[in-house]
Amino acid sequence: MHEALRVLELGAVEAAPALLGWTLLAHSHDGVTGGIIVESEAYRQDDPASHSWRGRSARNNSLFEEAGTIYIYRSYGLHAMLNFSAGPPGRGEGILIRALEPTTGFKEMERRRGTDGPLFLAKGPARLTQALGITLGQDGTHLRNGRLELVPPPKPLPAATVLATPRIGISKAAQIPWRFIVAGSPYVSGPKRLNAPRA
DNA sequence: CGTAAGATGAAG
DNA sequence: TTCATCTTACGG
Repeated sequence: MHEALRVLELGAVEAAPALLGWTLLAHSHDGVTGGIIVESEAYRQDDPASHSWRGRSARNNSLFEEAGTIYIYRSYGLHAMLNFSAGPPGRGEGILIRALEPTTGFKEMERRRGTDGPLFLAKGPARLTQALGITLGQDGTHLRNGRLELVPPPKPLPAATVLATPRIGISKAAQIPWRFIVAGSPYVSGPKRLNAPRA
């Protein structure tokens, strides 16, 4: 787990692409669920699209805690989004984990999500948290408590398979290419698209 | 205070 | 394309 913290301490823009290929595991009394991270986004305080843009508040406080602090936020009144704080404390940087290629605990993830097949278990930030049983109650906790675990890949992903693209679902500064995906992965979220290199 | 706008998903 | 659903931040 120390290895994950070292990556997160680098800052959001550096760590978001570096986390592709890592396995995210969620431990609970219902077993272990998780998969390989195939999509992430970086947010910084000097970024109009970031929740930390207007400064620290009760809601976004976790983003300003030390790297590895878990920031969970309710989207559209009903969905939970999973982020890891990054960079030095007080900087308000975070990484949104947007999609996984499921590898572990299929049965439990399908139970939590309903009858969806593997392709849709964790394709998108809200589906991901639902499949892993992640709730707002975990906001402000830290990777060190072991409830969530980041396992490094056996070998780093080849650089050519990591693509930077515009971010999704935001209206401000969406053009900043801080969304990172594994090229060609069918588990990446978003409208049907060719995962071809683009700007 | 009132209210509009979200880092979305379902349907597929 | 619409709708569900609700907290937060901002305008008055």
